[in-house]
Amino acid sequence: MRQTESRTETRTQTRVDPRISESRRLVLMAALEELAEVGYGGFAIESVCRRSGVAKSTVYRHWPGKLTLVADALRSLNVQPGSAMAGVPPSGQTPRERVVEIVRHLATAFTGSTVAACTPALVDAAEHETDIRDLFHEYNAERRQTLVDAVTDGVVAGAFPARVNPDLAAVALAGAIMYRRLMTPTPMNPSDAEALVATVLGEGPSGRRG
Amino acid sequence: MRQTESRTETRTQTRVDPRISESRRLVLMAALEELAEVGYGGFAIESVCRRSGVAKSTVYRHWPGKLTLVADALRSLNVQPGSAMAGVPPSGQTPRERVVEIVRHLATAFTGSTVAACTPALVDAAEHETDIRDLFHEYNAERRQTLVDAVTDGVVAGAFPARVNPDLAAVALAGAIMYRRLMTPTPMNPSDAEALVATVLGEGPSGRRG
Amino acid sequence: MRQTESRTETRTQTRVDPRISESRRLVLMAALEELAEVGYGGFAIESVCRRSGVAKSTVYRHWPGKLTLVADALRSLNVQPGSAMAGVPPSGQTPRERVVEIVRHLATAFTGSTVAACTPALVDAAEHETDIRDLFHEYNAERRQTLVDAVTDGVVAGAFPARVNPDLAAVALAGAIMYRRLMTPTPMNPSDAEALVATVLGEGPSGRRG
Amino acid sequence: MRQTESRTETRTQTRVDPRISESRRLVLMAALEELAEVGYGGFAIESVCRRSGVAKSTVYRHWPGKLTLVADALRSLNVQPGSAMAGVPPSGQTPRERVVEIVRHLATAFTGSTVAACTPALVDAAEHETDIRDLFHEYNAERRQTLVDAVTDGVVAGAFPARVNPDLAAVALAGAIMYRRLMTPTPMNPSDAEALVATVLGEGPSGRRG
DNA sequence: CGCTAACCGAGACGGTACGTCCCGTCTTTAC
DNA sequence: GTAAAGACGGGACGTACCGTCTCGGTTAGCG
Repeated sequence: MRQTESRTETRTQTRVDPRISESRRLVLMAALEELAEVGYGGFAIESVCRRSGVAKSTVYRHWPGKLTLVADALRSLNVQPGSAMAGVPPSGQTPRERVVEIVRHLATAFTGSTVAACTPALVDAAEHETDIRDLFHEYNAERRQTLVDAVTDGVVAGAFPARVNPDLAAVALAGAIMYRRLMTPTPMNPSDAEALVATVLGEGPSGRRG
Repeated sequence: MRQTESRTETRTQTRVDPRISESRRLVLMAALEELAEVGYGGFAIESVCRRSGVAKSTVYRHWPGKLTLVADALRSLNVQPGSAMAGVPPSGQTPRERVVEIVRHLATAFTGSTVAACTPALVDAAEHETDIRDLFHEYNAERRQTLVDAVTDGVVAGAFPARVNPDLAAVALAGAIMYRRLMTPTPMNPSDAEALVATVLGEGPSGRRG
Repeated sequence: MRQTESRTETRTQTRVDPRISESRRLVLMAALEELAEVGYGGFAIESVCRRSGVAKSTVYRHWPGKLTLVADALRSLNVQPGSAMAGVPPSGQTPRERVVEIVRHLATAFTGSTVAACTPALVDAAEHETDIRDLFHEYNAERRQTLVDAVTDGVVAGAFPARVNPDLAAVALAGAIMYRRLMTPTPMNPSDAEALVATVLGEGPSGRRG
Repeated sequence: MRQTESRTETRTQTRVDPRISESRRLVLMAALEELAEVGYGGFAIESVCRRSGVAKSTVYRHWPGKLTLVADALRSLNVQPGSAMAGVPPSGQTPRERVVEIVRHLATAFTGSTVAACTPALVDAAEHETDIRDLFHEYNAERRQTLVDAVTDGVVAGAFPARVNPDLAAVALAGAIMYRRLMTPTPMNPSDAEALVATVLGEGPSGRRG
């Protein structure tokens, strides 16, 4: 009875039950919280239920298990407009500036954002669950691509030495940030971005720029 | 410690009961198996008991919980003579060769060794457990040091550009390998070591650095 | 009520919607099946829905709960023309023959008919649910009455000793059959009817035996 | 090997852990309560846990499911010294008196005792569970035997007519009591015992019996 | 013969109990 | 006296139904 949908009728498909979307929303939110707080290992569906106020049966009605729930929660991060990872600012002028900017953004995102908090959980989950693995790797590949492109542009433009393999360079840059975050007590500081780029891709300013 | 108890040496430190060391040994072995198989998340002490044939009460007598048991198991890896991670081959001639060798070794170790299988579990555990975190970070720092040293040597010797920050470089190299292992479907191939070093630290042999 | 709607009788009571009666029919049938198969304890409304193809909401629209559904299903048995319990054959000649016939019929009905299959469920349900209890006891009283009447006739006619209390005798006869069915592995065989009557009500007419 | 058990060695068997017997005791008691209150159908293990204060895991450690728990609880009734059903008083003088006494006892036991409260539950359970069925039928057979014996004695002694089939008579007597209890609103009153015996087995005192 | 009221199916929802597995603590028994 | 065995209370797992509810879609029968 809602509205007669007369006219243009954009009505894409079968009109999902509003109760479902609300439940989904609440659960996914709570799941991300839980994931960030206790990791994939400690993740308990009943805890998600308590957080979200949604009944266990409802959760299991929508997701077969912890696995897919987590996967879905993460997928929802990609979509969330305000997500720290969502948009990478490609605003820089020169290729080097663009690369530095991306690296700095990456370093920032890896400290504080929800995804960052989930990353350790994901790393572990990906090791044992194919679905999570595929999702996670794909997600990483997408995120990395901007960096690869920027580096490639720089090499083509002569801003970086020809010896630079864009793929390896991107992996080294992203890897440095990730390594510092996951395997050392001190994450990379965003302000270290320039120094990192200088180390990996050669002199910055002096490199003809100054 | 544990040294040959030279001479008379009448029991300086109470002479640990042989049953205890045997139990410890069995449990730690089983714990590593378990850890590699199901990760830190799925790790179950009762499963370790089943594997090792040691009673649960005995396990809890020696370790306060899953946490410290895992920590201890990992610590035991460091000591194990045949461990893939134990000795880093410092045999190379030039600094660059040494760095390449270390990187190659790292890439190898990250595929197949028991520690490697435990790494994802550790990454997650470290996020939530201080003890594991400290142990893990310290362990990584140690492992990384050889690389830092080798890069420093290379910079000093003029084999690598002066712009290179050895710490960042080491993190970038190790991070690249780790990133490929944990966050992509395809780990770094040991034979890529040279290309990686070339990308991060400048031209190889021919580059003569100039 | 429900009287033959004689004559014009233009719809005193709103002419029930054929969809409703069809749903009712399907559900009650399925409910009896279910009851016979899994008992009152295991009786699941959702299972009845699956059997009958009727939606759960429809079932709950017509019956407030499992209780009344079962009660209704059983009531429907009384009405069913072909029911094993429906008609008691009063065809015998002498009172003793009539009693034997009824007992034999009872023994037969207690093996194989749908009601018989439901009886244990009913016995349990009656213990805890007032509605079911009343319905069940009333039903039993009706069924027993024919027997009481036949025995009374026999006593009056001198076919049975005067000492016989018709109520107690009827209960003993029916009870014997019920006891054998519910509390022993071997139900009463219909051919035992004569022996049972002989035991409870004394020698047969001919007294032939001595 | 087991025990040195020097000496007398009264040591019947492996000495059951006192914690186990205590848990068992508490659970079985609670189970009987539960059974009497809500029947076999409504019987909930978690409710038994709440009643008894014993953890669910402990219950499942000792019994695979509701079925065997109930069976065990009932078995325990047989053993309980004070049980209403345990001892049948065979104190009567003449066979008829003995029979009347047994019947009276039966009628009494069928009103108020714990077993009586469980009987409807058992009748239902026996219908669907082989284990319960066997246990229940066996139990009934035992209980009935005293009655069969007393009747047989009476027939042999000439106190009852020769036409009486002791098995059928016992089933009729016990069945009458059970029928009244399970299938009518008014259980048999113990004081009706004589009238029942008179109806089924012929005249009492006056019955010339001598 | 078309409209409206009702019934229907589908199934989401918050619950409760199931039976399983593991936790970490503890008691008991055996060597 | 210490080790093995394992009982215990607890809590999460994932499943099955419960009884309530909100939806659209359909269909009966009146006007």
